[in-house]
Amino acid sequence: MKQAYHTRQKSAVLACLEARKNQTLTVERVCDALTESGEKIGRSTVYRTLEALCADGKVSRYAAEEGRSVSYRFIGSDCENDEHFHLICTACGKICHTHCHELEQLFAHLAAAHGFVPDNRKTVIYGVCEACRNG
Amino acid sequence: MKQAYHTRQKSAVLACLEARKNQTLTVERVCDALTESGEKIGRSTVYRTLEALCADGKVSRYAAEEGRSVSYRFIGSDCENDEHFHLICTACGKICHTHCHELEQLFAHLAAAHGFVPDNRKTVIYGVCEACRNG
DNA sequence: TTGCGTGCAAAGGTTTTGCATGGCA
DNA sequence: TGCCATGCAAAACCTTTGCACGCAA
Repeated sequence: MKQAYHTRQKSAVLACLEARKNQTLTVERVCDALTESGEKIGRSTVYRTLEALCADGKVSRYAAEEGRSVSYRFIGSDCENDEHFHLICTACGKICHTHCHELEQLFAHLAAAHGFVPDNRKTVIYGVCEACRNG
Repeated sequence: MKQAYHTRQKSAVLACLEARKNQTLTVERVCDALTESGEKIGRSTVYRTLEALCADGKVSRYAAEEGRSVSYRFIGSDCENDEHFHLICTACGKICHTHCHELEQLFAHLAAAHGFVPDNRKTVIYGVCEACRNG
């Protein structure tokens, strides 16, 4: 689907995700947030808009680990070519964005030695963060 | 749920996954495979059995990247405490199991320097494999 | 015999689709 | 004005649950 027209709904959905750039949001949460902002947008429009934003590369889509619904997250244009990695804590769900030289090295190693070119946009490392281990 | 009794259905589901140990299978595919083998097993039983196998650690569960259904994959008992990592090719869907010293080092680094203890059972590195890049 | 396991059908939740109407360019 | 976008409702899916019967131990 091509984003031909510019509409209130599209702006609102994108703004909603951008305002929460460090979170992954389910469609449910997006709708709730829009309602709270006073925007009344049909659920199917939200689905269609998110899919379109995904195709445009403005948003990325995540299959939820627990539960059944899909989540979306904003991708800032400044992050587009940014080499950073995502760590997700399986205890608290927090996402850390990490610039880690060792990770870059590892990815280079996988490409060179294993012939496997990793995609740091899709790859997520799951584990337990410091706060959760201590608390 | 505890696996108290031993039944034809449980054996069949486990055998089906074991025969395809390098693939992730949706419930749909498991049912199809069982039907092909002449096994007639109710869908809810397949769901319940897969969940039970998951709880038992015999199978692991994956949120599907594309599509909306969950997938399952056999875990051999020999892999149970095995330190290996999963690379998934986003082009062909193949899973490679890798014993990579660099990856182990990276995980140790994340624990030591970032306070984040990764879980190699849940972590999957996405990218494109050699065959898909060349073909 | 006991009580877990199974299968059917129904319920529950999420996502997609059809269609008439609305609104951008 | 021409078409894409929207919203509603319905359909399509996927998964879970309730319940009566079957079967392993």
